[in-house]
Amino acid sequence: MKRSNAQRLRDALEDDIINGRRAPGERLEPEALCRDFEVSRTPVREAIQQLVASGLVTVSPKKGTFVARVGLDQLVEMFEVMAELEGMCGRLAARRITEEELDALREALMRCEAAAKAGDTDEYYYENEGFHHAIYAASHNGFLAEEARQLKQRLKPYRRLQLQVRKRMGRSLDEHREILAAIEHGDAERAERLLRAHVVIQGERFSDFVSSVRRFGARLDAV
Amino acid sequence: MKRSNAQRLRDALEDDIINGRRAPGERLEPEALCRDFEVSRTPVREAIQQLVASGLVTVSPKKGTFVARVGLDQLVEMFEVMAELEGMCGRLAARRITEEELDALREALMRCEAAAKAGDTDEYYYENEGFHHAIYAASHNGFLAEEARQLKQRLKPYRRLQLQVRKRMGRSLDEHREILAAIEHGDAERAERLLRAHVVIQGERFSDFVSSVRRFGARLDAV
DNA sequence: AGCATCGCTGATGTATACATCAATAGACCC
DNA sequence: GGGTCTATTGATGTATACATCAGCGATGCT
Repeated sequence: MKRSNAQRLRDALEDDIINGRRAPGERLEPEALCRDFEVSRTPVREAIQQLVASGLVTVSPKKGTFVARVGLDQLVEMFEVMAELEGMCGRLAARRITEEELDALREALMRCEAAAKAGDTDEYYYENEGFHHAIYAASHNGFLAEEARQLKQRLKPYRRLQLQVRKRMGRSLDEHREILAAIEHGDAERAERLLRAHVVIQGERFSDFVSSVRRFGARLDAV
Repeated sequence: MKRSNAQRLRDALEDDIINGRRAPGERLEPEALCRDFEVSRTPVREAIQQLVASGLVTVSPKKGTFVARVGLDQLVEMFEVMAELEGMCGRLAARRITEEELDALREALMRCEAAAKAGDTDEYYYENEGFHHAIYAASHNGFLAEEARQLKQRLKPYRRLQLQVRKRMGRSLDEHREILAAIEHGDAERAERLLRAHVVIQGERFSDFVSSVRRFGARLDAV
């Protein structure tokens, strides 16, 4: 399928932002984008509007457009909602998952284990995503899955901090095993609770996370 | 503040769709909009793109643009998520609400009671919304409140069916009273449960709702 | 020197012309 | 007669020119 320039531009920018190649707070210059992508202002404008709609970019009228920089308070709010959505996916998945989906989930977990054993953080990060997406799909609620996916995208620039917390990878893997077990047993309540807790924003991890973000934020302010 | 033509057009269309003046499935003709609003295709295009992003409108390439018509299955999915968000708002509100917010919530309930006593369905619908928004605000999670508000908007074309179910208004009011009581007592779990159930998609009401939608859908197919 | 006003400049919004693509229908070939 | 190829057409995407507006700085007045 042939994608429009606006779409390609949108995807490229989104990817840049999500993967940290453009940091929160960074200025986006429409003219530079016009040159780099060899298109006129129209598709650039369109792409930026879409990014604004999805919350990844903000525009200050007559000031410029910037990669969205969410305050710590809003970040906490977003993680709070993310935890709820994850929990809901888990609850529904525990009730509704099919055998095929269960197999897929087990495989996703195995890939996580392989990445963890290899000590490959980036790979683990990627496979971790696969595991969660498998749960989203198993919720048999496409709308929920899409909402969860979108919010996760939006949090991605900050989530990569999570796994850098020491020993996070090993703990995450243990939690994955527990989550899988709960879903296998059809224990909806337990799956929900585990997945909620799995989002690193609760309990004693919270302060670790906040300090991570604070450091990250400080670095960004210097940009 | 001076709003752009695209924004005004977007708001006008959104309002039309949400309030049923443009029914799901109806065709939106860009040229007609250009004439009616006396603008060129650019702002019309922009407005439509925004509506697509918010899910109220869909475009079939080379076929035309239409008011989004969500299938029954997707509608159920969306209500399932709505129930979760409402419940979450209630849970957080029960824990975090301030005295001022509690007063506002009590007043919102009183306005609902007044509208119900007057038998004014439209007014009740409006005040009902006020009650729920008061709970959103009391959750002290602005992001959650905004997500809930948006999803509610998106469901509005279908939600107006709910209250038309016989006796729904009286039951809704009773539930509001219970919800308020739970929040007043800081009973988070109960507030969550009540608000979840309050969204008409569960239990025995579900089939009533489905048949409402089916009738509505049938009428739409005839358009 | 401080303040206000004027005008410049760059950002934003809009109109319009143009390019491109896909669906449809018609004609031509088999 | 049917299928396929193609030409037309309308919808969509893009470029560019133009209009408008707010911010900001310079200049002049008090």
